[in-house]
Amino acid sequence: MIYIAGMDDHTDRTRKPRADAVRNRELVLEAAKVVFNAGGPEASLEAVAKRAGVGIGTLYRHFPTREDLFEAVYRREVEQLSEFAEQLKNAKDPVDALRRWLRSGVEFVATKKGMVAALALAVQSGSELHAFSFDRLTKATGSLLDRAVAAGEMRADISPEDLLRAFFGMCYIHDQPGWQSTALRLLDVFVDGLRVQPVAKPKAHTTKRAKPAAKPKR
Amino acid sequence: MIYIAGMDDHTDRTRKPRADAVRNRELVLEAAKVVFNAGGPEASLEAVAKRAGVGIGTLYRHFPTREDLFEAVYRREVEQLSEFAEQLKNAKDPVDALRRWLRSGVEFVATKKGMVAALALAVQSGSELHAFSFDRLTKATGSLLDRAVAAGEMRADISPEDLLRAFFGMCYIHDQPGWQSTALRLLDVFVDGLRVQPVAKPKAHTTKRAKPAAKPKR
DNA sequence: TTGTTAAGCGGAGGCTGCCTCCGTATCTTC
DNA sequence: GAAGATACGGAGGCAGCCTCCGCTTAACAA
Repeated sequence: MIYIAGMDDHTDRTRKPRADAVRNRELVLEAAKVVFNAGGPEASLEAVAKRAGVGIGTLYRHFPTREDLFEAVYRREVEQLSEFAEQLKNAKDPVDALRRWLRSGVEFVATKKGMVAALALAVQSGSELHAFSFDRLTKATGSLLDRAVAAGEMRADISPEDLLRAFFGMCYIHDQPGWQSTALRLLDVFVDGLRVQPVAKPKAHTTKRAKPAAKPKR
Repeated sequence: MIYIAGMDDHTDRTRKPRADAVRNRELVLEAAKVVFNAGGPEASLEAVAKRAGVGIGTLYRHFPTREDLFEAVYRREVEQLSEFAEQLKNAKDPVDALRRWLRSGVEFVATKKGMVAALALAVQSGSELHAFSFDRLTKATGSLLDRAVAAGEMRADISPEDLLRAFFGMCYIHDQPGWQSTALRLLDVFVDGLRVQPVAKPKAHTTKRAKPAAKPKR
């Protein structure tokens, strides 16, 4: 078989992916979304496979680990969330923009029961697979945070990662009756804390600030 | 059998608990502490039983659920933590006292790998069993918080429960390389946010404050 | 079309952990 | 020492995880 230069349709001489494989992947994803949103992140993978109408083996071939499946299911949602940040970049008040973004995050979490676990995955432990979500969210947060810092309204020693973790932490209590209002309240406090303090504090706090959050190598 | 008033040794006419039962309970607790601290809260209960040198049935009789065991294991630690709060009540600067308490909490979590799960249990979901830990911690937090509020240094619309949840949330990312410094930084920001803002904000934020955290009925 | 072959399918089966149940052993009490 | 209450332990049933491999099917070439 001769490779024809310039033939850029599918640049590599690889077989087209099988139609059934593509279809099944989609079926699994759809089923997983339903099952995870209903039963939480602990839900049985066999249940997902059954709902999708595929064998358990098929599920595992497409998504070798539970986390893979998770990431795939919530990728779209994460993307949505970061797009909202994009929009907010044009808001007048940068602090308010950040605040609003965080608040919208709470709402997001509220509607998707599995979302917290997805965020956990994105924010937590430096495994490989969650890279996408983590990057997206970090960038989204960063763009809002940076603006506020540049405007001189916020302290500069909190990294986007830090903020993300704080956000996540505050949403983590998401299976209590009134968790939403709690989370919103806590986030407000946090954002207030992020503001550059208008006057010197009465007592200089010597709790030494950590050096500006070392960016994770990546 | 005649009940003798004033005989206050064991006030009720019940059998003395069996010696082996008492011993086994202790063995299980000790084993659980080791296993949980090493393997995290997911660790196998059968492993605990094996380590304790008792049958799995014995373990379950003493601690019908995993949570029961958890609570028992970390009860002492929780107590210690709240005692520290007690000491701090005499500190001069109430804001600083609170800050220090939270920070010490981070250290605590750092040394006990299972501690976060224990806190989660205490802070999360209103099941029955965690009442003790939750109460202890709420009171500890409350006493410090109240003092700061009374001194006019902190806003009054955050309940001890809220604060506890925030603390927990920030510790939740406890399996990352640098999580400790992150958590400390985040807590500092949060405490700053809690302070009564010295001057009116440049732009009145209309994000309406939730009504002063309704105390959970209990 | 048809044949070839890589890719994908599915579920049996091995494994681990959860939890219950009950015959047996041990301790307390008298 | 005997009786009776209490606790012990682990077999066994169940569920979920994940792997492995014989069978099926879609893509491609001719």
